[in-house]
Amino acid sequence: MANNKLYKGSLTTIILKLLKEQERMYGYEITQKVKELTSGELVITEGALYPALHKLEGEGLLTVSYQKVNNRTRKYYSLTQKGKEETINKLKELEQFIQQMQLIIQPKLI
Amino acid sequence: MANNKLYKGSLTTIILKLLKEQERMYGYEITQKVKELTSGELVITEGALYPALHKLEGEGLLTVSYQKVNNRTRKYYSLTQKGKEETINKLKELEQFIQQMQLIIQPKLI
DNA sequence: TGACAATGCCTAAGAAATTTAGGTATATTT
DNA sequence: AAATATACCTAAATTTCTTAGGCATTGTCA
Repeated sequence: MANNKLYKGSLTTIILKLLKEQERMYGYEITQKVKELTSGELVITEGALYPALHKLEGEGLLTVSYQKVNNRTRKYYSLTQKGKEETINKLKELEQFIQQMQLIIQPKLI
Repeated sequence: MANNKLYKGSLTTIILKLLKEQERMYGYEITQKVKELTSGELVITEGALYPALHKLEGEGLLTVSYQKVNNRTRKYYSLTQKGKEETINKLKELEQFIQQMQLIIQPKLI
């Protein structure tokens, strides 16, 4: 059922946006949240997610904290100040992309 | 000035959509058309475009014909029947992607 | 007229993002 | 007891795109 057609760069924007809304999330939670928001249509694979999270952390956009729940350790991510700024940029870029695609794709009005 | 932030796979969709509207286009014309439609905001680089055209031709979605104009040869591309079908799929995928992103990105209504 | 921009095609090396296909471990459900 | 869900991870390969060229003709402008 899942369409699961991601476009390059959109994963980063999704991660940043979710953390903007929620303050603190762990990887597995992000995959579930995306599924929930899109009624199962968009599925984030872990092979894409974890490297993306590590990269964002390496760039100083995310910070990490650990918490043990039911004998399993969760790795929580939060936006840094730099991350908050980048989130705004990424969201703007996405909106521009959507607008540009609609200019190209929209049916011609005669 | 150009934003030029393309997302993976969108180039193929752009090419197919333009050929759906116009029947017959050559590579350079496609780059100019995209610039024109987006007021210069979206720029398709030739290093991306030509390999993409060759791939679509190889997959049997496009056919080629040549025409000499002002002593310069243009290589015109058109959609095959298979290409027309794939265009519909790609456009549907793009619309789904946009809807899914808006589900994730849209401001929460309280 | 000489140079540069525009038109028109192309390739190849490398970077970046993702897919695919695993691995490890505990908790819960069947 | 076995399968599913939770929770993290990596590595090879693939796909797509960027960067940086090359070649040739025509148009423009100083």
